Amino acid sequence: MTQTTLRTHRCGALRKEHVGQRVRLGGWVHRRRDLGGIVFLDLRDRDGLVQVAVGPGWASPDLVTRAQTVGPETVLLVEGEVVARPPAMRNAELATGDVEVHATSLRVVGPAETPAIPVARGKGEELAAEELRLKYRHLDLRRPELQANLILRHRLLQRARRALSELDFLEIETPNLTKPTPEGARDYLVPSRVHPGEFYALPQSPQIYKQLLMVSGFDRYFQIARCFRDEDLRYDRQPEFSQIDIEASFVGQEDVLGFVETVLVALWDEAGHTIARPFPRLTWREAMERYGTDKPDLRFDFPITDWTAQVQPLGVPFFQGATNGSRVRGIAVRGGGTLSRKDVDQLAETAKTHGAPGLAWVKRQGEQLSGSVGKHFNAAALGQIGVGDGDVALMTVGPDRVTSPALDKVRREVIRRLAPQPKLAHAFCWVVDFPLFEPDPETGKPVFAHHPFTSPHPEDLGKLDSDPFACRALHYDAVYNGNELGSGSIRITDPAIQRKVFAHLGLSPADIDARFGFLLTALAAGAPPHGGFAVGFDRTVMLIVGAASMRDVIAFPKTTAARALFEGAPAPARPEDLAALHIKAVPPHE
RNA sequence: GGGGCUGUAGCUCAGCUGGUUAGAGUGCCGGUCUGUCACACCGGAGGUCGCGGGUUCGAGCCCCGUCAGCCCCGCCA
Repeated sequence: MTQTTLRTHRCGALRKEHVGQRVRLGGWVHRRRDLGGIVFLDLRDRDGLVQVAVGPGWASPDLVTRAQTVGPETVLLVEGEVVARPPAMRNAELATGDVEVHATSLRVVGPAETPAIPVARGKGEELAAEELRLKYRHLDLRRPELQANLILRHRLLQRARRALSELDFLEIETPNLTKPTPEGARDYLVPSRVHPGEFYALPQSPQIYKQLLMVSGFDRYFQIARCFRDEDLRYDRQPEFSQIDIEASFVGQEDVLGFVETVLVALWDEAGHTIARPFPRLTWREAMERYGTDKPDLRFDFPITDWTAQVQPLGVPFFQGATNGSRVRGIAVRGGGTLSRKDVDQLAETAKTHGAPGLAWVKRQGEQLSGSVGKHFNAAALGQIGVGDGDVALMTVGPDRVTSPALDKVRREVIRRLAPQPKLAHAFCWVVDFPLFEPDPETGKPVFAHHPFTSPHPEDLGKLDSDPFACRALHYDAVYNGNELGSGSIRITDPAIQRKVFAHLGLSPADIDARFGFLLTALAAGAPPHGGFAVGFDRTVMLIVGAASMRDVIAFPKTTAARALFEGAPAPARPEDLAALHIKAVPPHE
């Protein structure tokens, strides 16, 4: 199957069963070992490495001389015989290590200048700086690690398509030149040449299109959708990214969760991992109470507990603020006695940078109690909160919106430092019953926590105006090892409710019709109940391959400043191009 | 928008309290070598210390600014 007019096999595919065959190979010189009379070349392609031997007995003296001069990363066409290596000369570290190719012909078809960054790397050698890896991406992508990542990414894409296709989903493409969205992330804008002063936006997601497809009766849609958001980046956030985007009609939340589980289990299976179904479920409230986050890492225990009642009588000054709306919450760290004073200080620093007033702690070693609030505690009080010999209690005080994120970070940091054995390697869960509103961080007023098409929980419709923060949404997240893989919801299909939600966002009736008239018209044209989901595909691949950054699973990623270092994008536009687009660039002012 | 770390040879890094000619490993070039697999050995070339300014008798090192990469906060419906 890999045979072409120029080659018979891939380098990395050769095995014992090929011994005796004459083969033609094409590949890059990974490394050269020149012993004078005999030259070894490791030839590399996407399947791996094979040793090519050029020596007397099968190669002409001229061929040996030429083999001595080929530089690394040169592209060669090699012809020769596959030969079994003598037992003492096998290389167990190489998949092709039982054989080598005795070259009888060698053609340089792609001469290479000395590479700016090395492709072949010795054991323990550091990678080149990421800036250079991104600048010389064509070289970095030759590294077997990155090749493996992108090859698995391909297989995961195909597997997702197959799984959804088998569930009767239709792959339908939606536009990339679309309309700006009112809320959410900043849009990338694209000027229109034929309509001066008007702009398309690149989609942040195909949200409205997939809902229109449901109204049109396609019933089950999916797409590997490219999405664009002009926001600041992180190791796991790129300005353009891919989602496995799903929408289905005549479904409730259970149906959608089932579809998504099927896809996720298939993806992990493709990577060689067996995942149990159904995934455990937590309500958003449970997740926040027990883990302080809506994406808990369930590989580990160390739950957060409310200790207000147990701690209040002890008269600890640090906790005196624990009144109206404040609680004392903490983590009983089993085996936390091994945390050093420095560790605990750094944990306290973590708590502070995430908004907590500080971190109180008690360490229990036999009858010995120590720590910042150790003198206020006794064994009985510690027993009440589940702190035994060799354990540490870490706690803080404040309203939940302060203590939850701080204790979440403290818990993650404790887990990182103690590195306990995880209960399971792949901890999936669903987080359901998200609130519909969240307080605006500045005004405290209720603002929508999700996109404006998310349906309120039917049981909470009556509380929309009277008690907005108590309203739940039909919104759900898939969480894996403390990472959000994706989210989805059941959508609003009643145009009247949809209008009401837009009005809540502060849109006037005229705004609503201008921006979402086409959606409302569609909803009024006979809309089936529907809902969907979107899996962040790049992040999923990153987690499956264990990459440190999304950049290692994307062929041509952007830097954290959203630049493409290989091609040099973005770049100034030529004045005549701007003129044709009716655009004038204004230099930034201080 | 804010904070932190980093920037010295092609690559990875060292460079003391500010002091003579800025070093190492690797790669590169030349040489020896018929079983290596990060081959080994001998020799050589290679520097805008990110960039600009300042302090100083003297700056890779101190100060200010700036650029780039990475990480964090904000932001990411």
